[in-house]
Amino acid sequence: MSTNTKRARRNNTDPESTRQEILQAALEVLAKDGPENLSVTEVARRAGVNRGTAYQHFPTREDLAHATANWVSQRMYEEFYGDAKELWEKNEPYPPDLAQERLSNFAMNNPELSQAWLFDVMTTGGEVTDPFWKEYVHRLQEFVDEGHGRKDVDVEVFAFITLVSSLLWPLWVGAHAKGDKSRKKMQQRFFDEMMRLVLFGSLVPERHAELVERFGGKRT
Amino acid sequence: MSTNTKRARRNNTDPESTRQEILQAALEVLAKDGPENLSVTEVARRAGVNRGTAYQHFPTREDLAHATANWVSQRMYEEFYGDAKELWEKNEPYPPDLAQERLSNFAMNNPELSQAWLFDVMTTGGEVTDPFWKEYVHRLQEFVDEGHGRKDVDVEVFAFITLVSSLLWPLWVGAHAKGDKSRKKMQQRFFDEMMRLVLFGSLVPERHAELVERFGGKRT
DNA sequence: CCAATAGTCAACAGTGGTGTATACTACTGA
DNA sequence: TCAGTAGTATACACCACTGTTGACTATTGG
Repeated sequence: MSTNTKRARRNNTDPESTRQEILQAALEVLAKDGPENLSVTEVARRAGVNRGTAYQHFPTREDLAHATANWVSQRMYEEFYGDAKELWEKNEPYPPDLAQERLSNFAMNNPELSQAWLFDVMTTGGEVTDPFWKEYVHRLQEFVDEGHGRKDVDVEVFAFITLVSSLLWPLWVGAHAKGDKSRKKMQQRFFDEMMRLVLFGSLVPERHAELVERFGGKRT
Repeated sequence: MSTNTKRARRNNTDPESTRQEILQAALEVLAKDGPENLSVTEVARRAGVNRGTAYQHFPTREDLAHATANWVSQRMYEEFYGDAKELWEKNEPYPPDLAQERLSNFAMNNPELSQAWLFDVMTTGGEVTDPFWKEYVHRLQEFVDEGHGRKDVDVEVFAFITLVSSLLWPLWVGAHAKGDKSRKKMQQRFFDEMMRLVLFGSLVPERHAELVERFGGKRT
């Protein structure tokens, strides 16, 4: 064993780092079991932290659950929009391929975060005020208003479709995963198809004249 | 109390109906808590059935979980494709608006079923062999092959996008729901936007010539 | 060196789920 | 009428998680 003490001593001097480790573990448990089934015991185990320590940071199970949900929402926002501030300030539009690539990569690299966020925003009341969702819709609306997107797009619904499927795709692929290169290939396929879809749609218009008439005549 | 017996007698003669009630309750619990957290006690309570009865039908918790998952997949298939056999036999294509409307309605009317199915197919190994998923992809592939859809569609990815977002939309809306008519309106919005998307895409091609070049040059 | 801090460890009562077993009740068909 | 079936009621041993407490240990700043 490494030291004489039975457990490796933790960075004693930095309670914040311990807190982060607990939250990170809680996030993983959250993604695995859902918000209703978050267990302090399991979180502590996974964080490599004594259960008592977890209770020092978060007095009750509920406190931990709420803290984790907030943390998830915040990280979701920061990790996604953190380094995109410059673009906005220059008032340049976020190119759609970059946006989608960024979203795809993010989802692929943070499957638990994606799942936990979806879990939370789906089940626990929804929180239309979730900052990440609001920002996502807002940016998309601006993009459309500036003439890059079709004027007849229902931005909220469209945002939902792209966001949800992008976030869930890695989980779907992960569940059916064979190898690691296979997953990369799947990510590429998703990106290509999503770009293709938003550019051209999926139906052959000539074969569906009635539908074109019915759904194309609204605005623009 | 209504009778002298403390509990209302159940339809004694029909164990199958009891089994169905247990499975239905299990489905609801499954949708609420996820497959890993299905509790026999909770299911029995919800089904209005004695816990012992549940154990007579399903010897262990795992048996109940598996039986429910199978039942979900089967119901998913039947309720969705049950009365569409005639169309196929006449070799007529399923009109895309009807397909989407059917999918939307189904998801709206069976939110637990949708959620449980997604839960199951996402987490527990995935089961690419899920009959409903296979059929969904298969029909879509035929539709494209017959020239109704663009030849460059990645059918599996496209199927994923439409299916997942259609199934999750009612949950999203339900979480953020105000009234009942509001939910109907939201269903209409989703349907319209999805049809619009598959018909026309969401970007203005002239504004994205480079992307059109990049993603439009594959096939057809 | 000393006190405060951050964390470990062990124990405990309480709750709630699992799986099993046994005695009981009502309904059914032969 | 009587045996079999379907379900009820209850009790039990077992286990896991919750939340609390108290004693302990390593590290750090003054």
